[in-house]
Amino acid sequence: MKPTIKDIAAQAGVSIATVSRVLSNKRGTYSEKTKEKILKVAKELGYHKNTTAVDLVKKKADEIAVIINATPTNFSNMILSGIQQRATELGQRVIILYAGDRNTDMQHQAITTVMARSVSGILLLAVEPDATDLELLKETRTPFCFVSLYFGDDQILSISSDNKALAYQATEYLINNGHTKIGLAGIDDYHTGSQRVLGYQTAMRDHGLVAKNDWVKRGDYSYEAGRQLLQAFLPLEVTAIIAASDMVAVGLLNAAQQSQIAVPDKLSIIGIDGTFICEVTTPPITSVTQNFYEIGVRSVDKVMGKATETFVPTRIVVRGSVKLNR
Amino acid sequence: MKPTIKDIAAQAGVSIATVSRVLSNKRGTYSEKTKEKILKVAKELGYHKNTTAVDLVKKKADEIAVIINATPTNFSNMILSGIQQRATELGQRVIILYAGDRNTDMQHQAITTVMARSVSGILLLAVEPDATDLELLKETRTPFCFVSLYFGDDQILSISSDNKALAYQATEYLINNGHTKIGLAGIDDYHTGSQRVLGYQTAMRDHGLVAKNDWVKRGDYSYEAGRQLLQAFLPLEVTAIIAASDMVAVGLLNAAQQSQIAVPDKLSIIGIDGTFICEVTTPPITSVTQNFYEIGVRSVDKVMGKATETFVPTRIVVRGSVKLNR
DNA sequence: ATCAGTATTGTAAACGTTTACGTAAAGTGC
DNA sequence: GCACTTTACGTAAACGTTTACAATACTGAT
Repeated sequence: MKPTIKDIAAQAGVSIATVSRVLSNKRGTYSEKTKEKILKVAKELGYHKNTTAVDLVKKKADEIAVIINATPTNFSNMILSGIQQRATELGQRVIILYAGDRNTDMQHQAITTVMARSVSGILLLAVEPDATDLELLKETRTPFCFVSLYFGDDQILSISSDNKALAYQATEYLINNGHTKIGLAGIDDYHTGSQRVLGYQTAMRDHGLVAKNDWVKRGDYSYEAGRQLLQAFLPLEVTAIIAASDMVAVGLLNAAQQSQIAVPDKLSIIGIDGTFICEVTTPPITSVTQNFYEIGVRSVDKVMGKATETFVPTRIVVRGSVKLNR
Repeated sequence: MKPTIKDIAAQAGVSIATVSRVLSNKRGTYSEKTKEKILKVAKELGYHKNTTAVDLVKKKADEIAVIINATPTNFSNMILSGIQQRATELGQRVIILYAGDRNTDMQHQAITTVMARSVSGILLLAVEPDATDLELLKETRTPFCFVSLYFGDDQILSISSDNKALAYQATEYLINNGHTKIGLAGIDDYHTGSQRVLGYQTAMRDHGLVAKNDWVKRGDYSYEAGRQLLQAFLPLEVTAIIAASDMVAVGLLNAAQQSQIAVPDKLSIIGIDGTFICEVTTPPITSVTQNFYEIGVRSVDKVMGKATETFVPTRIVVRGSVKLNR
């Protein structure tokens, strides 16, 4: 049997209350002598505190739950690192639950599971909640925060890049480098996508350019989407394309190379995300890079009630896939 | 306050024992009528079972803990998917703890944290334990299993690809395609690395070839390592290189292309891992592909006491980076 | 020696479940 | 109707902690 504080108490000849006090560092409530003794016995017995019991009596687990889409994106890792890092600093454990791939049932399931333990916060990583989910989440009195997804509803906590600003930034960067015919490839139909279209259009307008409707093409962020979309862009004669993700950018790049279109000389490509993928292609892909690690860090802050900005700034990382002006 | 079974009991006019029985599906111990009533009340009150309390009394959490190296490799996701999938099937939750990057302290910390809750199993994902860790793990009476790491000690549970067989397979594939001067790039100094060297050497010998000592070069599995190692291989005039990871393969490939060495015509490259990276380069990289998802699935089987093979088979996926014989 | 004040310790209840045990009611076969 | 089994439910203990409250032991000043 695993030893408990009872065993330590017996062995050390004190009450369990005393043991508990020294083991949870209630300073000033015990003498140095008994502390030594108890610690010694605890070590001898190979004692480890039973978190379950602690959580029960404290009615609260020092634990942050992360619900994550099963889709293995290559940036979720980085967000998780940030979460983990900050959580550890704040004395919180991290538990992660997969919610399938936009699978409503599993999403429900995950949320319900989380509600069954009294976590201090819930982080939803790239999950689009339906109405029921949202209801469930609100019903818990636990703070929750959407990560890498912004609703435009300030009642609901969230942390992400500012997708409008991000698209604006990318568009402007291309314009500043002499492009006027600019495509936007692979964006989705959700909030993220529409924000990006908005940013793109605004930047074009602000610089006195018109954005043709068929310059923006939908997609699912995948490599395959990128490959296919290149064909669709060919007749449009754009000179630059903003890709909705690094993977889309690589897809465009490879398809372009197969069609003998030189990147960046004939076609410039800028990716969104800035993961390691950008560094390993030839040419490497210029990107507007999201600070995923920081997004992770801030999400913990936010869900733990610390004030932070909702948007984490992005920045352009110049590599080799955009033709520079002069 | 969150409602408890006590509240339900009061509301429904039964004892908490009855409530507990219907809520945990102890069939045949309650009547249909009371079941209906209790379920109705539970729903009205918005009741959710408190897992913490359940775990405490059951002295066991239906929960598998995964301790994972912080290094974001692009395959840990796939292993995690497999773990998650199988765990859900077996009614286990999954909790994940990061252990820093070969950081002894954090590793200890993670193990200790896990010991504090009575999980049903511990999975160690790509962590190299030191002696103390191993001691700690054994001291828990909880089953633990190393994932993607094999010690050569059958006392210790583990699941991984058979690194010796894997290297043998890669080497043989190259030999069958007419190569005789074959390099091995970027392997480590741990068990994994030495197993691969062994497989490589054995395959060479079995086919009557000699493997020169400086044909095998150390590295850290990174893109950068690949880039640098190419230079080292140049004077050796090997016609094919086995890369210790996809990233190393991409590094070799890009460096080769920069040095005007045609892949696969002048130099063949085969990667180990077979992640999506292989598909997005030009040429795409032929790989000996590990079945990471399956590794994840089997690891939970193993740690839950179900019998499974320790090694998960690998297979060659032919893409475009190896010159084919005729 | 006594007292107040403080430092240290002990007692026992509480957290929300599960479950062994007991019992009353209902059903069965004769 | 009887003894017997089965069904349905209640009582209370247990899981391993924390903590309010009470109790005791010390300290130094008188």
